[in-house]
Amino acid sequence: MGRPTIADIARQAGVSKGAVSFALNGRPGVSEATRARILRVAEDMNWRPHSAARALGGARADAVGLVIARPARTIGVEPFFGQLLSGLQAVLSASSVALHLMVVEDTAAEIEVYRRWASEHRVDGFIVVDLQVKDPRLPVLDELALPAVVLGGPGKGGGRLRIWADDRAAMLSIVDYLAALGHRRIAHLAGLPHFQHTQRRIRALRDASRRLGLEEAVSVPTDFSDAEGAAATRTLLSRPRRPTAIVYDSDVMAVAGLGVAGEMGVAVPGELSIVSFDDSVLARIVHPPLTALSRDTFALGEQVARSLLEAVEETGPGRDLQMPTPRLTVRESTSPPGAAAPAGPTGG
Amino acid sequence: MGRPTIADIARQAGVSKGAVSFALNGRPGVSEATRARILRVAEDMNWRPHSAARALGGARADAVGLVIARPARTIGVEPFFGQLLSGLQAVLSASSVALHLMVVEDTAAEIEVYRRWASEHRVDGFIVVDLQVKDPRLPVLDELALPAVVLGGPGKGGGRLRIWADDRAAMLSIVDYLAALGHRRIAHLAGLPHFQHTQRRIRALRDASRRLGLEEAVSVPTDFSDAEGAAATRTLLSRPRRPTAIVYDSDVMAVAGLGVAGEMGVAVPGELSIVSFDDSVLARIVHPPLTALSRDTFALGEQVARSLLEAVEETGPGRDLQMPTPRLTVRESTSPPGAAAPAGPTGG
DNA sequence: CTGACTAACTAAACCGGTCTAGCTATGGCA
DNA sequence: TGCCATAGCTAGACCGGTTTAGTTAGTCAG
Repeated sequence: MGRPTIADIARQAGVSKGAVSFALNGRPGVSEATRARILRVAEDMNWRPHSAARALGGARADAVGLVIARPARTIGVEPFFGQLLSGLQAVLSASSVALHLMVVEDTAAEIEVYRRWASEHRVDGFIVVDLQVKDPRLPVLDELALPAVVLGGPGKGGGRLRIWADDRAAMLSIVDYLAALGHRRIAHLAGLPHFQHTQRRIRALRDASRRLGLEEAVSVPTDFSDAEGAAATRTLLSRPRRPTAIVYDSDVMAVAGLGVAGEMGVAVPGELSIVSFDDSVLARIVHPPLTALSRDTFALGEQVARSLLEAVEETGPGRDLQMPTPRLTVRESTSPPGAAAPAGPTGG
Repeated sequence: MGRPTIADIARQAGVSKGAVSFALNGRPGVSEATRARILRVAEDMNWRPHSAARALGGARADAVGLVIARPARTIGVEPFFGQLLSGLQAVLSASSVALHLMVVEDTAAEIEVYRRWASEHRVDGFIVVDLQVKDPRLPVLDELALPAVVLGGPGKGGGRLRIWADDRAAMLSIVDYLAALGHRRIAHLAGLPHFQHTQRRIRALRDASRRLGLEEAVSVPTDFSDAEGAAATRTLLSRPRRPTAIVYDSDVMAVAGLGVAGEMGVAVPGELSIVSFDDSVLARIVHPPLTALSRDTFALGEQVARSLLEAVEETGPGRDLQMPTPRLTVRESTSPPGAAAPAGPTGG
């Protein structure tokens, strides 16, 4: 005989299928004595629910979906996704909710997967990343009427939850710090320009620059890859009046930039200060270790998972949520411009 | 009305449910004309199969499972898992097979998840990583009688497929290369000692050392973390007769080691050559870029997914498979011992 | 012209649960 | 004593597909 079903248990315990279902799900309809007997039999027969049968009856799928529209190799490269996955897992595993993961080529394919998984009843909700400026995924999610947690800036509403960190405040804190050190020419290697957070960071830099009266503050868009990070750094450092500090939107780019500086004989932090918008082992283990914005991506993942589970179960407030503003962790890749050693201030 | 069902289509097309099922699944039992009509109606109504209903009938779950028993933060740190995931996805997405991912604390929990997912019909097969020396998961997988692809050395059999790269040959190629450069004292920062590949690498180093008559070849077990990588490197470099070359089992540790060398004023590669057993962006973007074993983990993931799908569909040979032996990519972190510059050989 | 055979299709069982309507026995209360 | 409420349980419909057994009509050979 294959796997035992509730019919088997019912026969064994001398009750009906319905009674078994009541007993196993802890709902009224059976006496405590009968319930105990049924549970014992189920235990003895090593019974497990058949998830498909449950789902067919309209119950939860006990799974949530995460679809990432980036080149497949990206998640292997970006520590961000790994960290996020880890955080998600920490919470989801505890609730025995599985994660359906899929990496697709573009946003159109992503939307198609949302449609399919929703109509196939495969998942109870979605996690949406890489929020775009006019995001075509949001109307689809509204239409599908499944809970979704969107990672990205505060939005005008819709049925979805949003969780975000204050990119603007974060960028301002970086610029304030660099300006306080004496930097007047700051460059910014930004991410993909159609992402909302990219735009917010660019705007924040421009505003801060104006307020502080900086000599120069330029944002260069990239695709987040180490290759573009290196190339853009090389271009910036080749200019006659090169920036004295560069802010990188990802740590992969920052480390690539550090490598380029080394190659070109530009001392870090003596002649060039480097700040990464993303902190991970990467930023810690290179030499010199990078000053970086410590966003706790793991905690972010945990929070996203928690919020999504609450939305699925319709418990909890279901309110948008702002993560704590990331704090700048100062390491050895920043110093006053023109300083010979990390600690000794020279110019103003 | 909610999502359309095949009953709706049947009514609309004026046929029975069965006919619709035949038509939609491309099996005989309906004329071409009727099939075309049914397909049109299904298209018009935007019908999608309900995965739970399908699974209930005993069909595929169209999902495979990957359970990783490591601290949740690990997958965010190890580029290996990200790469593997990417490769898996590339193939799985193409076949519209989802990946059920779960990160658990230990092997016992991992086994429990296998049992649950199998009995709940959640997945059609498993991907097993981190093969251990006497692996308690293998008998369980045999018992569950689901296809599984095991990532790790050639084994004595069982019903599962195995895919592995030749760690031994890889380690030998590294040692041969270092010995040819003139190194006589080589250290090896190994991974977790109960993993099969760790043991194979340690043995290979010992054998090669004996064959080549090296002065010293020591393997130090670690937990793969950057912290232990750094600590062990510091210990090794503090010894009176320190190694002239260190082989690291992961690139995270290698980069951490590189940082320690920098701190301690040990020139790389002048006074210390560094080789990483794992190649990723990480190895490329640090300075100097690391000589590393280029295992194409992405391709490995693709192959694993392909093999698993074949096993699930019972097509294909179902034979164990050896991946191409990884090749050493020589970059700038290795040179003859005592050389001042990367290129100039000095001693012998 | 008839019987055998097959293509095309229908009706209904089935997968393993959930859930509702209904039945029975019991106890409480007037 | 009679009536009703209720706890405890059963029977069976139901979810949305797949699959099998059975029916009908048409083709072909003899």
